[in-house]
Amino acid sequence: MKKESEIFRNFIAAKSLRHTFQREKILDIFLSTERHVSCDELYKLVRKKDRNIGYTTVYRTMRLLSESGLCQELDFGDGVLRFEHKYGHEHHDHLICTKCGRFIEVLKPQIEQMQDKLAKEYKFLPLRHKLQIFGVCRQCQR
Amino acid sequence: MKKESEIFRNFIAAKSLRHTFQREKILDIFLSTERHVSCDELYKLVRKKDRNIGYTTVYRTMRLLSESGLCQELDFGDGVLRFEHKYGHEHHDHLICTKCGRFIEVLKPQIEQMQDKLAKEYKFLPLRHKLQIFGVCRQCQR
DNA sequence: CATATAATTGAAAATCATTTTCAGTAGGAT
DNA sequence: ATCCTACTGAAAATGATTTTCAATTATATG
Repeated sequence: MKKESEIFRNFIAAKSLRHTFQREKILDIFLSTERHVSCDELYKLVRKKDRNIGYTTVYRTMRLLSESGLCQELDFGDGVLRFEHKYGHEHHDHLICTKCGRFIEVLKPQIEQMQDKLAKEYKFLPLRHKLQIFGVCRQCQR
Repeated sequence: MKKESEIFRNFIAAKSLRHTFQREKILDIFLSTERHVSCDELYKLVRKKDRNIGYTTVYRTMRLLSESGLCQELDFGDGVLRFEHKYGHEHHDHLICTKCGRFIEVLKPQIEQMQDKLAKEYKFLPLRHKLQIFGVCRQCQR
């Protein structure tokens, strides 16, 4: 069994929730799409495989996946929440192209360190952070 | 006349738009509230002074203020767009407390520099960025 | 295995911030 | 003063997400 599936089952059990084929299938399809999807996109993918899984269930399941740490919510400010894989993926920041909408995942350890330092200066206990750099990507600069 | 009001008038004129008392009043009240407000909050403030200015006009005016560079949109991911003063205020990042909702404005020049460096590494042309560190503020840590 | 019970489901309705529509109003250029 | 076009406010529309609710189903326990 996939590691993610195991984590999900453990999470479900720990919360006295129930394992259903809908949840399993949604997780499955989410994992099979490399990278970011919105609930709506995911719903359409799910619907292709099983016409009987509802919109609402996709929303509810994504919330569970977020809580269980299997996915990360992404808010690029366009009014749609997207999700990316989290398990087995390092934390990273985003360079977001304002022309084509694509984004690049990046990580600069020095920036991460400096952020912790900054928080400490304000006696602030950092839990997570979000760094987004908006601009024009290489391709769109032509 | 306030510098901001002048900037706004210039912006309005440059775009062949019209200067109206509604727009002036909304700008006025926005400037008089120190720091972040949502459209809804601003509408309520405006309404206290003039019952005849509509909801829609506040939304539309805030968009103009954004475009003219007088205010900065803030999206903390709670589904409500907020605005902060921009003219005469340096760019800054935010430490956001997940318990009380308050936030601290911060600036770390080294982080800013490092971001530019990072963008350059990817041949990415940075236009603006958003750094938000979520966590627990000093007061809420007790 | 059968049963009880509490979580889950999907469809439809509700919510909530924001945007659009539209008919009437009012800047401001001439 | 007139005219053209932008602006306004109220109401309706939008679109993502959440809630409601009656029917269904997973699973712990007898």
